Parts: sequence; C-alpha cells; structure tokens
Amino acid sequence: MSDLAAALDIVGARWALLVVEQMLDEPKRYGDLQRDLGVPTNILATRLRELEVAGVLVRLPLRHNTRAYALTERGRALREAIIALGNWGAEEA
Amino acid sequence: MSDLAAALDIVGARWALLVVEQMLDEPKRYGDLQRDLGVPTNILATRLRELEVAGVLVRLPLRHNTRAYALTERGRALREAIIALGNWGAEEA
DNA sequence: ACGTTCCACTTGCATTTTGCAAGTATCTCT
DNA sequence: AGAGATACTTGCAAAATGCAAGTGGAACGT
Repeated sequence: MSDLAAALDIVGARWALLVVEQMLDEPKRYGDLQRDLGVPTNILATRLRELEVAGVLVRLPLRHNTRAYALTERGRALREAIIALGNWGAEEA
Repeated sequence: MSDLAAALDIVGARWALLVVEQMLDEPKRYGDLQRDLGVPTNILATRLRELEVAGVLVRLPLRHNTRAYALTERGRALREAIIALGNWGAEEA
C-alpha cells in the first residue's frame, strides 16, 4: 500500500478531513462541528471515534457533560496537506 | 463551501486521488490503472468520467482501440497536495 | 428532590455508493 | 472468419451515508 493509500485509509472517509480542518485553530465541541459543517450527527460520531482511534485527535473532558475534541501532534501534522488541498480547491477550473 | 470542501467535491471520492497519483509521472491506460491500483473496473470507469468532466484529466486516443489518460494542467496542480498527504501517511503513528 | 434543559450522542430505516463477477463492444492480427 | 486484447457496461449484493427521532446523563432552578 502506498503512502497516499495509507493516509486515505485514515482521513479518506467522507467528512474526515473537514472535521480535522475545523480543529486546526482550536479544539471544538461536538455541537460546534455539527453546526459549522452540517454533517449528519451519526456520521460525525463515527468519524470522531475513528479519528480518535487513529491518534489524530483526543477527547478532552470539559465541565458539565461536554467535551472538546483537540488534534494531537499527528493531527496537527495534517495542516500542510489540508492547506495544499484547499489551495487547489480555491483555484479556478 | 470552504476551499477544502470544494476540492473534496472533486477528488474526495474513493480511489480518485489514487488514480491521479498514478498519472503524475506519465499518462496511463485503463488496464494499467486497474492492475496497479486493484480498483474495481466499474468504479474506475466512473472516476475517470468524473475526473474528465472536472477537467482533471483528458482521454488521449492511442492506436488500436486503446486510449491513454493524462492529467491536465489542473490535474498536475494536485501534485503538491498528493505529496503532502503521502508524506503524512508515511509518518509513523 | 424533582422536573426542565442542554449537550452528546444512539437507533432505525431509506438512499446512495462501492464492490464483485460476468458480459458486451470494438479493434487488430492472422 | 475467428481469436485475442483492451476498454468498458451491467446486474446484483454489501457497505457507507443520510435523515429524523429518541436516549442518557449532568447541571440548574425551584
């Protein structure tokens, strides 16, 4: 399996990279991600679980019964790839 | 829609980026892509059609009844993003 | 202490996408 | 005309995705 295939195995699923992008600047809560992305709630829950298992993000317990999702070092390492893809998407066809 | 979402709208489907990666160095034929990637043939046909419509690649008629698929300028512009993602995939967890 | 509210999910089911295997079309060469 | 090679298409099963409603637990007000 190529390096690219290995990467896509982790962040290639629908919504995965968009979720990571949201957290690049600061940790986000579940509701924030849902509102900002418009992602179906069951999919969001699934992605967060997968990305946590993959070591891309961690759950931070917050006060009340809320938690924040924050990128790990490995998650933050996606910044360059996300920016590169974003630049490409911004260019006109 | 964010720039990243726009990009994923085009190359976010399964196999799409892997197909583009294969053509970064040189044009490829249908059978080559199928063998090298192990992608289901109907999916490959669908992706090639989508990527052609999106202006990422073009069909080049070859002799016999074969054709080659080659990246356009827009397709080649994906190189940086693909390399960035590949690098990330190559790093250990 | 009890009900209400908020937040983070889960669950059930329809729709869409993906995958597998087999079949079709066209060209070339003999 | 027949055979082989290449590029697909087609039919159907499996898996992923999406939608809407429901669940569970902690905090807050009374």
